[in-house]
Amino acid sequence: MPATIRDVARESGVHISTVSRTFSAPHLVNPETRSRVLACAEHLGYRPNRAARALITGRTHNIGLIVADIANPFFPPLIKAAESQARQRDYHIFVTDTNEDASVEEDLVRALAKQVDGVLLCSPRMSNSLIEQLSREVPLVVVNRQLTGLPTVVMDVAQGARLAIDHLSRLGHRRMALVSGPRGSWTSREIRRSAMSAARASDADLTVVGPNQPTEDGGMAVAEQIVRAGVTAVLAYNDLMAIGLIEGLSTQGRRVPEDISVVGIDDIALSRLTRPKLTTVATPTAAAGRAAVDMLLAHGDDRRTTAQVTLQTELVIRDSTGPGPGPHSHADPGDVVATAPGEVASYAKE
Amino acid sequence: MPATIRDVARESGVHISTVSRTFSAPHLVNPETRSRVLACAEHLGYRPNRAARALITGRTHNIGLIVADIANPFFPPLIKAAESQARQRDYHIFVTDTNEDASVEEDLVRALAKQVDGVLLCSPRMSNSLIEQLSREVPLVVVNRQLTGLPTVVMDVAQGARLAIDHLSRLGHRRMALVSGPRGSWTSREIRRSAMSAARASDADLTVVGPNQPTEDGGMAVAEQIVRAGVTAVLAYNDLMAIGLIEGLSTQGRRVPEDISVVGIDDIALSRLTRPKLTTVATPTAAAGRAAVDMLLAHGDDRRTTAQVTLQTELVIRDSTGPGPGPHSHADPGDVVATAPGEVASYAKE
DNA sequence: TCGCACCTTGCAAACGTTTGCACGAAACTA
DNA sequence: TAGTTTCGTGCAAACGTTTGCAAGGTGCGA
Repeated sequence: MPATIRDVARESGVHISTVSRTFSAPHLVNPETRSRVLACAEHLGYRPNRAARALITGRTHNIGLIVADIANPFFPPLIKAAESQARQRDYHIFVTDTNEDASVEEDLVRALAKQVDGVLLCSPRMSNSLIEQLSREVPLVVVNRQLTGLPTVVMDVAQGARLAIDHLSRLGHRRMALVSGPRGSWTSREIRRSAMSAARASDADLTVVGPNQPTEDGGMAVAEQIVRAGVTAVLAYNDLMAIGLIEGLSTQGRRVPEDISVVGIDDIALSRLTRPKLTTVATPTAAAGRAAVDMLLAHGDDRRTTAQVTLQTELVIRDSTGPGPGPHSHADPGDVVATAPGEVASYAKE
Repeated sequence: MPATIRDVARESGVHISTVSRTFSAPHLVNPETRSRVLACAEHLGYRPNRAARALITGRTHNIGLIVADIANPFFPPLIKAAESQARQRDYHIFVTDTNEDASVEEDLVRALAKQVDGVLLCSPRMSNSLIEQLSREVPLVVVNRQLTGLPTVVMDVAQGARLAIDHLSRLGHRRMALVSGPRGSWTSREIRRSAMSAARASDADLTVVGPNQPTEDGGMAVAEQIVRAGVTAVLAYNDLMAIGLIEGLSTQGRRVPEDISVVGIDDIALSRLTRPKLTTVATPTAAAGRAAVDMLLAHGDDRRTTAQVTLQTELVIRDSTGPGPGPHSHADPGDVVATAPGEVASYAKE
């Protein structure tokens, strides 16, 4: 029913190839002819069929974006940034959600493979080897996971975790807990590794609780364990869990930050709206989205470029952390936002 | 580079049409041949090219889902429900975001048109006539907007708004405000209309403030106007705005619900986590997502079926509303959750 | 033994584009 | 004026599938 290139050709009295060129290589066609063709196309409501075009050019001008959980407020800024970056380059982003399920991830990549020019895989839960295998079927850029041989974008959460632990330690906390994230999360492993070594360096105890679902409910669910563990400070895998945890602690009769200090990670918009406002490690999610699109589009056809981008994180101190029982050094004013020196990337944060 | 149907045909010594049938009509091919073909396909890592298939069958097995703002927590439950419903029917959902921009909406529908079998248009901001025009290019299901001639799914927000105003009135409030939503939103108009008539019926004043961006910031921004208006109760276009408003009121030195009562709409997960917990009108977003997918897939090829589904809403009373200055009747226990009798739909809520 | 039906497979056209090649005309250059 | 370049256009093959049609083979009943 919709008009095809042939209809336009007939109506304007030229060959279909001329119509084709009018759209995909206008400089090759006589201005006069061009405007006549355009007029007919307009009149017939013709739009080039992208699928047919893709069949022959091999480029769909679509990018797939797979996220673990679209309901996690961590992702929307990343998605939006990727969308606007893609739109500038005349690409479209298709977002899909895996429900934190590794097997769904695999299916989605495969389903997407032929309809997009590449896939942005955010916070994958599947194994490294599967990712590598899939990367042979479709160009992949991996976000939030370090992986050699593939282009990746990661946040320097190790530095972030260190800043958080140091902050707590300087406030006098000696007994801390880490509420870890979901199984299969590279970020969670990274945070754990870094937090443990930072705690050791500060001579503090660090209890690890997890793995957990990275949601409010996941955070709420560990409140009791946290109380039993007798810690005075907690670092959570993400803000959502931190917020859930604070809620859970309050139903256990514990006040934040008076009884227990809580630090989140991500700095989602919400962390400024809950009471108390959340102390958290800000991750540059929008920059990550832009970077991922750029990397996918940049290495275009030569597939040997496997850049690894690491983006800085910083500690944002708000109201959910306070003095611990131990001796503590007062924070300098310049300490309010501590920037991680991590590898500098060429993407501005916001 | 990826294996095509021809590679499989060569390797298994049959014609490509036999390979094709092995996948799309297995019963037509000899079991023995079939298993040989399947083995070769497996071995070569062959996957049918959906784009090429779509070119000839006219069905992509993809559905587009366009939302106004992916960062609005109202949408994720809808998206997830649509995804899971679609997955069950072997369809994929592609989500895209318009940044609340009507012109982006139009571009996206057009871009999606040829790559999907239909588009779910959620909370459109564009004009009715444009929607109708676009519906001639691709099957459309409209969510959150009443529109004759097209399949639609709407929530009974009119009933929700009425319940909210009645609740406030019964608490003794006489001077109320409505914080309205974005320009172009059918839901916002509907709420306004219904809230005004409910207020009139209760003999209460209702000041309308807006239009506004439907975000936390949008809510925060009107706090001052609300205070100046001297009202004691507010109904907000959505929970996000209600939460932002509460925050804004608190910086203006007003307490919720002691000084001002606030009611939201949507019942997003977050509304249970902020302090005070939000009184709100729950909208069945997941059911809407499922219904929209069903309607799109149901009316398949015969395009004359234009069902209109209306889903019930209900008032959930939490902690952000309290007694007003006027006389008030105590709420019955049975009033804690008031169900709107609205038109009954065949989709369970959740 | 013949006729017939059925099952399995191959053939080739089609879907809506893009693009290398060739051809003719017009516009230069010498 | 002849030769060369440039420009604009048409031709036809290609992309990876699906599917109506026909052909060959097999088995059955009469």
